[in-house]
Amino acid sequence: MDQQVKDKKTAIMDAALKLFTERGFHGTSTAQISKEAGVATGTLFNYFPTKEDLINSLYFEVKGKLSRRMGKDIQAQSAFQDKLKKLWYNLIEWGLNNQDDFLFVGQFCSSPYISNYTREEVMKEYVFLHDLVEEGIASGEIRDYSGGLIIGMFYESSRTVVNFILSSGPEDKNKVIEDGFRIIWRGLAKN
Amino acid sequence: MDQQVKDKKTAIMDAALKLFTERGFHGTSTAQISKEAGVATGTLFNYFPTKEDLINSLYFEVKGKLSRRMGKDIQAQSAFQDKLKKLWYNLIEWGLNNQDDFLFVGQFCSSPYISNYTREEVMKEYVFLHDLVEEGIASGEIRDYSGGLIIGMFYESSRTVVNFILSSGPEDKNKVIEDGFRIIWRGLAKN
DNA sequence: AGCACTAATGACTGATTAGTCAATCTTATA
DNA sequence: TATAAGATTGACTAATCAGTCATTAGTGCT
Repeated sequence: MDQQVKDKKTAIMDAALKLFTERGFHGTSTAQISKEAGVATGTLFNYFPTKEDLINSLYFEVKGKLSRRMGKDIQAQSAFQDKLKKLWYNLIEWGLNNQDDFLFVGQFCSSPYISNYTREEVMKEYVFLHDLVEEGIASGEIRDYSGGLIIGMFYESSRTVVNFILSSGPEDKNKVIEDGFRIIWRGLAKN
Repeated sequence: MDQQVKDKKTAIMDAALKLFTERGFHGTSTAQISKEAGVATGTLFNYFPTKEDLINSLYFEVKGKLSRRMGKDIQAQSAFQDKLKKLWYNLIEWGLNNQDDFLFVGQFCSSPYISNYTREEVMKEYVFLHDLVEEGIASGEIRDYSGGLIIGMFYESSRTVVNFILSSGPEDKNKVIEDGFRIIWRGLAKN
């Protein structure tokens, strides 16, 4: 697959990501995606056999990118609180710097167009989170709540902060990010 | 508007709520909604001039019901922590006992089909939350974070807990609900 | 230049869409 | 029972949909 080809495929995915997020899956026609990407309608179907294949590919790619960004430099931190703080900043940074991706994930993470296969493949990249939480519980730094609950609360808190920053105007971004971490850390920490 | 009429309108709204949630707005045809509701396609358009009017009516009604449930018996509590706890249980109970409504709100609260007018009308019923938060900050029981951030974190935490309970199998429901409150309370409380 | 192969095209199709409307049915009142 | 007003119907339409495929354009090799 040379550069030309990759460009067209990428253009289609970029256009689809933007339009799906703005107008929904069924609200976006393949003709609109092709037009926005600057290719013919037939070209889209060369790369993605169906519209559902297209959104599954998008989901796989975006969620994969997120998992890699999330985990970046975590292990470079020694203290557990610093690991969690690094995770927090990674999540927020990803959301603020990749708004299309952020909104896409929010809208389609529990949508019926994403196949169970795609969902399971993506899930594999997130197991490290459970290990991290177990580490914190074992060392006594966070309280012994259900791992799934802790991960859910942490992740959704980061999404709340990003959404709040994106929708609120002139508030101090960095203060909101720090306050958000204080809230979730105090909520989970033992002391 | 007699009982008969109300029944048809209600049947249409119930069917639409269920189908929109399951298949999305554009993924659900007006013909499907009519069939599910047991009425003719024309009847739907007697009550709702367009498909968008239908989803806006749904949003208005469901969000209105939520705001009334949320605020129920709050003022009967004297301690601030009890008010917040009552709010928490109201939210969780609503989510668990009205799953269609819960999922509908999750999917369409930031969707482009809901008009700004509808959104603003609905927002009016939620101002009491800001007063409540101000009360807690003023009395020194919760920390002085941005009101919008506090409300967002609290609300999304409740959604996380409901989602976690709905998706996780045999875990102890009541423990999860209590743990969830502990997390958000410790996160916000001053001591 | 000539050949072989793949990428790209867009006119086309059968199916489906939101919304209409003339005709029919229901109900309330007298 | 007779009448009028409003509620209900579903066949219908113009527009749009996802996906196809015969044709054309582009590329690399000899």
